Parts: sequence; structure tokens; C-alpha cells
Amino acid sequence: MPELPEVETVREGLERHAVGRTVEAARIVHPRAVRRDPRGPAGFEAAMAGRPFKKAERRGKYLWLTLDDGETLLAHLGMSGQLLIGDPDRPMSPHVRARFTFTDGGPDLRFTDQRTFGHLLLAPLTTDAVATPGEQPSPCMEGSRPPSPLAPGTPRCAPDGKDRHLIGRTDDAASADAAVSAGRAVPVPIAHIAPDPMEGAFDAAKFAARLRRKHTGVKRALLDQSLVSGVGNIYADEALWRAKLHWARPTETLRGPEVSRLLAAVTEVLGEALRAGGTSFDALYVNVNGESGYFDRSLNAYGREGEPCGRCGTPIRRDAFMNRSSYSCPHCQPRPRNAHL
DNA sequence: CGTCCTACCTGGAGGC
DNA sequence: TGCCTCCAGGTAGGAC
Repeated sequence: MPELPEVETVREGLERHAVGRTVEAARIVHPRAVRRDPRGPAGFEAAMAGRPFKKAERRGKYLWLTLDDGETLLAHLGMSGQLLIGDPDRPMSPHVRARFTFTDGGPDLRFTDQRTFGHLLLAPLTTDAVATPGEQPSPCMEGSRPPSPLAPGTPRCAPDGKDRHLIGRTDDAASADAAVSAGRAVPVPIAHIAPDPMEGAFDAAKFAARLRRKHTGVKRALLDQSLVSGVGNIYADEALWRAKLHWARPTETLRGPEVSRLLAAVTEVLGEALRAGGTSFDALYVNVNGESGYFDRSLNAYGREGEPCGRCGTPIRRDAFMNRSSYSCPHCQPRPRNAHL
């Protein structure tokens, strides 16, 4: 499945092959692909026509293309999503959910997704009151509204600009905690997502403080995208293995050095995966094949039930966790007595 | 409000 | 061979 490194590879591909081009037409082949867009398929198609792709950005596993008027085309690849650029005349695969053609008549962009967990939507950018110098302030600047843009009745930054000024950062420090990060504008629907550990806006001290304030198991916390984004089941297990922490360890009992170890492990695991997964792809293909080279070589815990731990040789254990699996070393990561299951 | 649980979806694997 | 069940995963939104 596309993890953070694959999403970054896709972002780079889009930067290379889609940025600087203008959409001629968008076609939604499967309505579920835009289920989070309040415009619906027809409205989405209409709103995308003639829009330029100016920039390709990413936070965690979300990526977006910046359009004009402070709007973005936001994408999540879910479990099986791909964004492919290629010859516009090639046959349509059965899993194509959306297609974009360009005014230059060149390669088209297709969103394919077998399991349809992924989605696309048009969304305005939030802006931070303390935007970084040099960054263009978007029109959506004033007002103070919590980041729940898709709730029914919530005004959004509409393409016609009518309620554009209702969207912006919230000044409520508590709810803005994760939402607005050091000068970075992000699409409104993901304003509640915390920065991922690979971006400059990530605040290690804040992460540590918020983590220790929680009352849950440490793996649940790692998967909580409002605490830290970009960590999924695989990297959570890998980071916990490195940090020698059991997945059910109560967050409120974590000591300072353990939190530091954990964050270092998360950063290392993601960094290595990025370096391994962000490899080249050929000129007309935005690569997401779901297989990072990293997965084959470097997993120490995930998916390795019964195989010896790379540190101590004890067979890796698999536990049921949140309707899925957790892998850990019974020796290096002993279950705490007061586990948060 | 913080935490927890479930629906969503499809195709591949394995059981019988 | 074929059908059935299970499993994988991230997220939103509702329950508590």
C-alpha cells in the first residue's frame, strides 16, 4: 500500500509531470472517488476545468496540487490508490476512478484505486496568521473558525469567492494545536492533521508533551494523525521495535528518554523508507506500485511472525490489535503489566 | 472533550 | 474445481 515514501514519490512525479500544466477536463469515473467533496462528481468536474497545477505538496500520506485562487486538489491514496501519468490514448484500466486531461494535449493523469479507500477533493488552503516570509497570503485569511470545513452547513472557501473569507486559521490555541503549524498553509480538510516528522513544521517538544498527556497505548497514539501524521501500522511496529517499546505501553507512563527514543526511531524508520522508496521512475509514469524496496529488505518486525528477532533471535509475535495486527519481539518489547489494550 | 469502535471496499489466500 | 470466509489497511464519524 502507499505509505509515506510512496506518497512522496508520487508527489515528486506530479511535480515533474503535472505542475505547470492546466487541466482541460476532469472526468469522475466512479463517484466514490470524490465522496468527500461536497460538490459531487459533476460539480467537481466543472470546478476542475481550466485550473492550473502550480505546486505539489505533501503532509503525511496526503498530497495536494495547488491550483489558483487558494484552492487545492487534495488526494489520499488509501490502500491501493495510484496516480498515473501516461499516453492519453492508452486503454482505461477497470480501476480508473478519475481522469484529468490537459490543455497541452500531453500525457493525462489517472487516479486508479482497486479498493476505493482513496479519494480526491477540491479544497481551499488554510492560512496561518504568522505565515512564513515570502509566502503568498491566500485570500482565505480572516475569520476564526475551527477546522471542520466539510461539516454540513459549515461555510467553505467556495470557488466563486463568496464565503472565502470565512475560512482561516482558528485563534483558539488549544484546537489549533495540531491544525496550524509554523507558517504552512494546508488544505482545510487536513488542518487537523499534525505535521509528519519529516517536515520542518514538526515540533518534537510539542509531540512529546502531547504524547505524555494522552491516556492510551503508545501504538494507538502513533497512529493518531492529529498527534503525528504519516505513521501507519507498518512504521508504527517498526519504530516500536527499534525503540524497544511494547505497543500497549500506556503513554502516560512513558519517561522522557523513552519518548526521545521513540521519536528518533520513528524519524529514522521514515527517513530510511524515504531514501529507499524515493527512487527513480521513468519519464511518463508517476510511480506508485505499492512496493517500496524498503519493505523487502528492512522490516524487523512487521509481517515477520515466527521469524527470529534481528536483535535477540526470539521469534516475533503477532497480536490482534484494532481489528488488525501488531508485530513485536516478546523479549525486546515485553508487555507492560498495565497495558492499554 | 478524550478515547474507542466500526463501516467502508475488494481481491488474494487458504480451508473445505 | 469452486465457493466461502478471512484478512489487509487509513480515516471519518458516531458512541460512550
